[in-house]
Formats: sequence, C-alpha cells, structure tokens
Amino acid sequence: MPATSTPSGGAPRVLGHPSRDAIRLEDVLHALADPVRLGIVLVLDEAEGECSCSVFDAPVSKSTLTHHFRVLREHGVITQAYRGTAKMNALRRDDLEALFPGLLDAVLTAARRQAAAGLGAGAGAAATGRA
Amino acid sequence: MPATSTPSGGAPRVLGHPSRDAIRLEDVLHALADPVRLGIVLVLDEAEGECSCSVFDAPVSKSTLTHHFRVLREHGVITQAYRGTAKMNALRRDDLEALFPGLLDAVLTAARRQAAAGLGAGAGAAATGRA
DNA sequence: CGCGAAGTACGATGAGTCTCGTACATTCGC
DNA sequence: GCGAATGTACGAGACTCATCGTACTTCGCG
Repeated sequence: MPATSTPSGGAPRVLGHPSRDAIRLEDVLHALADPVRLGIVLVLDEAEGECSCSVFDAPVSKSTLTHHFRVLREHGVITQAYRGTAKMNALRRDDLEALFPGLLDAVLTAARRQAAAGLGAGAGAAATGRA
Repeated sequence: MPATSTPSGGAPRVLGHPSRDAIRLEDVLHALADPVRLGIVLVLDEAEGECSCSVFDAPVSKSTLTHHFRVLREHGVITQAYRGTAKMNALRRDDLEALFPGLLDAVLTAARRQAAAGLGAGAGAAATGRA
C-alpha cells in the first residue's frame, strides 16, 4: 500500500521515558530481577555513559534483547536515544540515586560479587565481559 | 484415622530453607519485586524477630499469603518456624547482609520512602521531612 | 538509487506465578 | 473427644512474561 500516512509502520523516533516520580520501586526491582537485564545494567554501569544495543553477549536473540531494553527503559532504569542507525543507552543513575539512595550501587555490587563467585562453579553463564 | 499412609495429607513439620550460598540475587530481587511480599518484609523488618503469619493487612486471601511466605522462605529472604498453632517468621538479615551488603537496607529504605510518598497522594500527607 | 546494518514490531508459544476457594491437618482449651 | 483457630495443600483460572522467528522501517554509504 503506497499510502504515506504510515498506518502502522514507522518506528517512533521519539522514545518515551517515565518521569522521575513515575518510577516505582517494584518495577525497578522487577527489571533487575532478570539475569539478562541485570547483565545489561552491569555493562552499562561500567560503560558509564554511552553504549549501543549490540555490544552485549547475552545468549538471546536480537528481538529478546530489544524487549529487555524496552523493559529497562519503561521501568525507568535506563535512557535511550537514537544516534543515526544506532541507539545509545545509559543508566539513569541520578534519578535512581535520588529516588532510592544506595540501591543501585548495592545491587550492582551484589551482582558482581555473585557473578565472580558463580564463575568458580563452572557454569557457562557467559558473564557479561568483565573487563 | 489410623491409616498411616496419608496419601496427600500430612503437613511437613520441618521446613526447608536454602543454605546461605544457595541464595541467588535474582531470586531475592524477584521476591522483593512483589508489592505484597515487599510489604511483608517491611513489617518483618520492623518487628525484628518474631511475627505470626496473620498480622499483615495485605488485601489477599489466606492461601495467597501462605504462598507469598513460601516464596520468601524458599528464596532465602525469611526463616519460618512452628510455634504451636502459629508460625513465627523472621528476616534473614545476617545471611542477606553477608551475601549482599547494604542491599536489604537500601531496598527497605526505598520502600518506606516510596510508601510515605504514596500516602501523601490520598491520605493525610504524612511525608516526613521531604527534602 | 540500491544495499547492508541496526533495531523494531508483531504474533505465537511456553513457562511461571498470582489469585482464589475449598478441604484438610495440627494444636490448644474445655 | 469436640470445637475453634491457624495455617497448608491442591487444583483451577487468568495473567504476565521471556523467548523466538520473520517482516519491516530507517539510516548511512557508495
């Protein structure tokens, strides 16, 4: 159909993020409760700033990865912005810290500690590239 | 009934808790991600020690409450012990603190803050010291 | 303009779980 | 022993979510 009205197509170039006070603790916790998303957040934390969507070695397909990024964004954990053909991601450290002081840091620290301990067990969890 | 087979009956008087190193961060996060369970943990934290299963004002049925307590226990967040006809619950502060230092405290603090902020929206603005 | 790259959307599927009601087990008090 | 109180187990229903494949859009480049 040559109709240019873009009935259903047309990816929205503008992404909606929740405002700071719209962020709910349960949502953040839920977002962080998934191993894949936890890994993403871990990488984002080390990247500290900008990161494309495809630098993760998560054992999931591209669609699933997109899904997880969306969950993270809609729950207020990260921000996303288009940059040409890529999309830059960043942690919302400031908002999270203002809302739930110490929480992000505690989770991140716990995740790293557990990942380090878990590696010793021999599981091939493909832990997010610990530089 | 003298029948000793008890096919389906027989509540186990002994409860299984995960050992300290069997506690997984994702499980704890997942357990805490539910509003009902978060409320339970909040009450347990203030009770600091002993608490029966039926002192919570959660808007769910008794069965559901039992289910949530089970989840909390099996994910290593609380311990449970029988005491006559009641069952005492307690937070596993020590284990959690040893495994994920600062995490429980951060979550609890964040939960209280958010609860206080949420109350202000409808009830008597009890927001204590909003910076 | 055509092609490759990056990401998204949609639908489907399977698993997990939140909720409930009801029936049952256990303990306490009389 | 009987009844009340507390809590559990089981099964069912509805819902969410994680995962995938495929088709599509948009951008950048030559």
